[in-house]
Amino acid sequence: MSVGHTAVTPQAHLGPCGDDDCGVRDVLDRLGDKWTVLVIVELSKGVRRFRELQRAIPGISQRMLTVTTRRLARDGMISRTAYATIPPQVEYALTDIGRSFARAVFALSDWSRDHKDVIAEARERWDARNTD
Amino acid sequence: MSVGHTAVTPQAHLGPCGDDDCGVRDVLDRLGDKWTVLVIVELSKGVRRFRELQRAIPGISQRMLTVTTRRLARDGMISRTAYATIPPQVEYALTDIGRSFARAVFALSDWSRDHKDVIAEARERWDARNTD
DNA sequence: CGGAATCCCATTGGATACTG
DNA sequence: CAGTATCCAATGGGATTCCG
Repeated sequence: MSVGHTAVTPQAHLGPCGDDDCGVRDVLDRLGDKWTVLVIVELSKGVRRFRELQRAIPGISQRMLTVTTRRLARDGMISRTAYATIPPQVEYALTDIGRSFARAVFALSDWSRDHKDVIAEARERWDARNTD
Repeated sequence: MSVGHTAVTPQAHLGPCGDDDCGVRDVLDRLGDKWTVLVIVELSKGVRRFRELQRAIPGISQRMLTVTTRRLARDGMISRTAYATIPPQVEYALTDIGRSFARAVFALSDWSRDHKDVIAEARERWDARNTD
């Protein structure tokens, strides 16, 4: 039935991109980053300081928080506001495009949450069938 | 959809997950893979054989196509049907959950396409401000 | 054709120490 | 507090060779 109603009409989305995925990889690479999504999630709750972010995201190192926030700031997803106080104070917040991105991320995490059980079962079946 | 309101109500999405992101990372890691999305996109156009996939995805190595298809098959996203002919013939196709996943991926790629210019400009401004 | 196995290198990210 | 700098281990993925 030629995929019938199950067609996803990909041409309308990625069709014209031959090789470089039309720059979509830039965004997808961020999603693949270990901490980016967690930072986005935390900042979607409101403005956060560096240490607040670190405490809110268990396991993230100082270095990776710096790297992650800088990448997001570079892409315009978050703003970074430094106050010349003592001790220093830096506030991070989602920008408009960052909030838009957050909604897209949440849509995907919703999908993941809704299907993670099915995926886990598929993996178990696959691993059971393949006893290596 | 307005961007006016700040809150994205993240608690409803990832709220209860303290540390492990509720298994959402499993899905996000696939998106971070270099080739997974391209394989999904190609298979959303219809059933494909191994070589067809490879020809349709310029730059992918035999090894990475094998690795990528196996991971997707393990997660139940695609089916793998081998015919004991000579020469061998293996057909890959999206499953129902794979098509569902493809739709989620397309939603994200739509977002990327719609915002890649804004992101690119943000990067240029950031790089110009930071001349190192 | 459709892989599997091996080698190898580049990137990611963790741990730790130091600084304005 | 909010980083920067350095070292190091793990992973991802390319190139190549072999195999049923």
